[in-house]
Amino acid sequence: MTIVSNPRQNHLLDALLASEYDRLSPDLHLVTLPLGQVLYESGEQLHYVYFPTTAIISMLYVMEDGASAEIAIVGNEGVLGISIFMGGDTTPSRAVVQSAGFGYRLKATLIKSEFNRAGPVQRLLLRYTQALITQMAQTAVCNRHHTVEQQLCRWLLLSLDRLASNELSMTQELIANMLGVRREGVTEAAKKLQEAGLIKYSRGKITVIDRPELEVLCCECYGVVKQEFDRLLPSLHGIAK
Amino acid sequence: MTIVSNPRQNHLLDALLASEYDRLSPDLHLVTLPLGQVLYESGEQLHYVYFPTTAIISMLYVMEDGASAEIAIVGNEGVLGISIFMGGDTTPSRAVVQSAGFGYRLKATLIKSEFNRAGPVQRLLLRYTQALITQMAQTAVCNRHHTVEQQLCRWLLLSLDRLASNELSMTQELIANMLGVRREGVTEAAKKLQEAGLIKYSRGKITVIDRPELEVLCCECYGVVKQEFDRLLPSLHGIAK
DNA sequence: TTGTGTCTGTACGGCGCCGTACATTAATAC
DNA sequence: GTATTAATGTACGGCGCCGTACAGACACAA
Repeated sequence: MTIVSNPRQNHLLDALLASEYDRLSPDLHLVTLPLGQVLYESGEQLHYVYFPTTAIISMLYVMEDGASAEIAIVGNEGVLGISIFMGGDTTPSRAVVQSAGFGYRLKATLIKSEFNRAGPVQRLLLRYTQALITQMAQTAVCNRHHTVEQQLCRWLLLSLDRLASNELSMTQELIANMLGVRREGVTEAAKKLQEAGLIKYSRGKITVIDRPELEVLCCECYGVVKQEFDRLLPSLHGIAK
Repeated sequence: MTIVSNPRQNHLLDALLASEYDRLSPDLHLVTLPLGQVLYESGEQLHYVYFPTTAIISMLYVMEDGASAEIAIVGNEGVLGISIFMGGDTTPSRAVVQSAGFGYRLKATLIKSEFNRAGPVQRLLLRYTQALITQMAQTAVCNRHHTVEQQLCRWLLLSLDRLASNELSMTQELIANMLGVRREGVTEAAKKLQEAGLIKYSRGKITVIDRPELEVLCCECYGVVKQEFDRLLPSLHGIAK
């Protein structure tokens, strides 16, 4: 079998100059990320950053009573574990693999020393962090004002942007956990979308058929986040190599 | 009249070493921040960072239909305008003075070059940024799961922590805008708290009487944020000078 | 004192989501 | 093919907040 994964599939790594990439690449280790794997537990010391290539990671906060809510998602556009270079070494949230796939991990000490060179890598990571902040802020807004249906659209679009295909492996139960709502609420919203011909789903597989229409039905939150990622990280579109 | 404000009243500035403080202080300019003043408009280029001393600033997102939601608040524990050193230069949110008072502002170019020295100031600002991220994340969680009453408690406590007194000048209408709920919802919640003897209010003045009990009634979100600020910025308690 | 505007209190129908319970259908194992 | 489990569908009462409307109450100015 040939190599199915390559660090450059991650947009941040792909945006690095050759000199920096070559410095880091020997220490980037491929990891398989199965659905449901917990990469960080709340409050735990972080030992690695993860650069997803085909996997998607969900950052979520789990409350004392077990209820949860997603804070942000990280896919091939970014990196998981910003607290390491931000200086906190840990966060009160959990990180779980939301969509199985691959990623590359790098030891905390190594990303820290790279960050501390205060060069292009630092600038890139900080810009990404700001984009992530926008995503979190917009999640707060969306949770306050929008319906489950709108939030489902946002969630599907955000996930889709981080995948190669238009199909996601995801039960409604898991989506409900991410959004912090009842599973039945997701069922109803998904049914509506299916009846409208925007998606098709069955037992843990969701296929997006009409993406443009999904964007129409979605609240503005998706667009705000997307625009901000595009603005802050234009390299995601191959401008810088 | 004597000087009523001093940059060291801001905890971040206070945590600086003398050498760094002396470098910055000539460029720190005192500004009065009246209630309601808009410091940043959504999407606008930022020209200054603000270090509040007695004022409190609210970061909020205003939607297309005019509805709003608070993302985070910044008081004497922090700094407004992180996008400047994070590299984005702007954010999709608005910054409004939520509680009148004073602050010091510093030109964007100056904070940037200070940040780019990649020394203790950078580390401090990044740790603060991580604390701010926690606040935003927890706002998302709180919006999803908690009642208006609980959120009001959280909001009061967060504001109180950033003020010298136990009295805030704030109409219920404004609080409602921050929380992104109806004014009537705030009225009802506030009435309950008053009847329970935790607060007293009248026409834009709110006095907190029983703070411990307020913490009991509050959801866990306040505690999580508070703990994270204390953990990341212990200098706020005078450990580092 | 009287007016005027601001702030707070109260009420009512409606909607969205919750909690709960259980039925149905598809995949998997034996 | 049959049993078992996982995933999805449906139903129903209840609660919290919304949108709207309007009534008091207080502050300040004329």
